[in-house]
Amino acid sequence: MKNSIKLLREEKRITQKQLASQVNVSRQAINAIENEKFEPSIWLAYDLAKYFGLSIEDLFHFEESDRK
Amino acid sequence: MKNSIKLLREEKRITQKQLASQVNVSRQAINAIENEKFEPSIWLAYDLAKYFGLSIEDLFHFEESDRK
DNA sequence: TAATGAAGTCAAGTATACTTGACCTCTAGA
DNA sequence: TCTAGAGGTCAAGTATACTTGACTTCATTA
Repeated sequence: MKNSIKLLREEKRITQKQLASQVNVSRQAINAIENEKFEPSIWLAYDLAKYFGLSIEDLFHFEESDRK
Repeated sequence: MKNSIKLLREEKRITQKQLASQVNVSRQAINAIENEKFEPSIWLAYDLAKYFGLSIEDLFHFEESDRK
């Protein structure tokens, strides 16, 4: 599932580690989601969207072709 | 996590089984989510929201107190 | 050069979303 | 009455989100 996290994070000039601590997950979880290794849980999606001031649907790109 | 699924489903006059088949999960999964036994995955949340014509944030009620 | 930090990745473990199959209870209709 | 459908729940299994800890590479800077 594609998302805008890496882009938005870089605009904010924060590291994966800093973003991870903002949303209470590990740095590896952020890395994996940015690189589409796995999909976030609904709470993590919510926390990330909230952190960037977006809706879940705007932060994550739901495309049928991305469905596992 | 509270949600409006049961209410909206009953307004549409469809059963848990029918809703389940619309979003490609088991009847038990719908039942468990309606009764807050567990949280939906992000894709299921998306599919349910889309089915009812709502955003994920409008269908599911994210409240800190509900966080596990 | 050497050291440090940021990012990518892997392995092993844990938590939980979801499945199938079963059983029970209640209600509505034949 | 009897039966079928709807909903609630349980047990056991599978898939995957996420953790911790470790290692590597690359870029920046002392």
